[in-house]
Amino acid sequence: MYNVDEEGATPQRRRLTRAEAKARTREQLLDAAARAFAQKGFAAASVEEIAELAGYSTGALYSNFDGKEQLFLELLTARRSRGIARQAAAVTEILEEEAAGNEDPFAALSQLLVKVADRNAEFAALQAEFWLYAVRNPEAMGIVAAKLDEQVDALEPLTTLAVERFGAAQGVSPRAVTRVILGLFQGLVRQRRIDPAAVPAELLTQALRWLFAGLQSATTTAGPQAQGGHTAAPKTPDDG
Amino acid sequence: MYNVDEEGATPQRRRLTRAEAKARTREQLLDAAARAFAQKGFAAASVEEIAELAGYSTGALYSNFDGKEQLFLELLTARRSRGIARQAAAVTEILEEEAAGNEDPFAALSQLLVKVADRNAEFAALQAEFWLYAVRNPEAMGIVAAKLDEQVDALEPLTTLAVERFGAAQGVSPRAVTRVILGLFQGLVRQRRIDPAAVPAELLTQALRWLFAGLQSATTTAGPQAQGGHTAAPKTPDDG
DNA sequence: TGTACATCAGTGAACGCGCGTTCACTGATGTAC
DNA sequence: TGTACATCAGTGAACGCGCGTTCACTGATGTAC
Repeated sequence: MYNVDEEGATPQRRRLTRAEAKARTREQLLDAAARAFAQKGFAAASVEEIAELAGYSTGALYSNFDGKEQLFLELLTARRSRGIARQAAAVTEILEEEAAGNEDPFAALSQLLVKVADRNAEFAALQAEFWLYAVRNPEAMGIVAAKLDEQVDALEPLTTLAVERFGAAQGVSPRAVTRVILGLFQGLVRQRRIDPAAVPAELLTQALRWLFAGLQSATTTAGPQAQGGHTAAPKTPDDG
Repeated sequence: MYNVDEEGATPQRRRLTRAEAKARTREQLLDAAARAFAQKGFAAASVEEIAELAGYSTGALYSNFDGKEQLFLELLTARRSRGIARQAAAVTEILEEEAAGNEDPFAALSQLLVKVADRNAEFAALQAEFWLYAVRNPEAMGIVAAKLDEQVDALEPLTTLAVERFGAAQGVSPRAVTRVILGLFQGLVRQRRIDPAAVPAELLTQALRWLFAGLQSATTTAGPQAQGGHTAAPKTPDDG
């Protein structure tokens, strides 16, 4: 569309400047590293393999990164995961569909998330690698925690809306609900990858329904202030 | 206590027979391997390290196993995870406490599970290693799926009891609820390891309460037969 | 615009190290008489 | 019970291979005039 002059203000077409070319190489190496680490794991994936996957030699890798570990850490810190972007996209999509009002939002949301999770199988593996790295290298925990927070941030708007629409007890914090939903999905999606038949998409839908039904009716337990009180209800009157 | 004759029928004290000694070595190597694989990962843990951790040389390892990978697979197949045994113990403990009737079973269960999860940090790491191995080596998926089933089996009795006691809609399958609870806990415990402050034990308790409250009231959605129907309820009468 | 030099992104062979695996050996346990 | 031999669980040095990292080099891009 745009046909820029010789000194183009938008540096997208034409020859790349040296810095741009280097940045492009960096990105390609990061892409390749993400794939390789997901497919083989941090320790088992070799730098030669990564470089080759990106279409470069190992030297190019060392020209752009301090080494294998720093490459991994760059993936961990610098890169906003695509998965999160996709989740955000999923969120808005669901918001729209639900605004239309003619679909079951729980089924739509869970099936979309399952579809996304099934499609890019590598994402979950890479995330597991990150988790293991953090567990084994406590100095990196903060970074992984921040990444987790990003995911919660991405999902929280949807939770807030759902809570508003379907109702919830007074003391219920949307962020807490979001964390629970995220945990629930992460756990079930992992199970699903191992045994798809045992964890159908409907199970996630079902779980969401249970949860939101519970949010409405579980008002009895905790008031807006105290969180840890114990209930009196479960006592059965006369017991054998 | 027992002071057996020279030909003891119970081969526990005294000198070990050759086969017994070998079995003992095998177990020690498996223990060491579990620790090493959990702490460093399958690829990064070395056989020398494992052997040394068990108090043997690498030759002993190769005298008992075909190699590093077979050792890992042995861990995956033969060993009933201690974590499962602990979970089962936790289950019965909760059953008893709940039978006494003077405690909040949700809080007791979740706090106990969190305590167990926090204590043996290695278990979750090893499980993540297993999961990654299965994802990368599909021929091992069945084994990991079976291991997962074991965990569901161990938790199902408690779920069944809880469903009976707190009530649930007709179509609710205890096994489905168990899978959801397991997924929920696995997901949240993983989050908790990364960011303990963000995932307090009370959040798990809360999640359990929501879920069981939902099980009681979410009857409307699915009858005992159809599972995938879409609800009419969420429509708000007049909307801006 | 054209030429001469400087820069530096990427090459790829080389290095050394740590790993998984092997194997000749050892000495304690098992067996035969 | 005692002796002579067989077995075999565990040893530890040795091997070769693949890995992460280095570095002298190349040729395309950038700069100065």
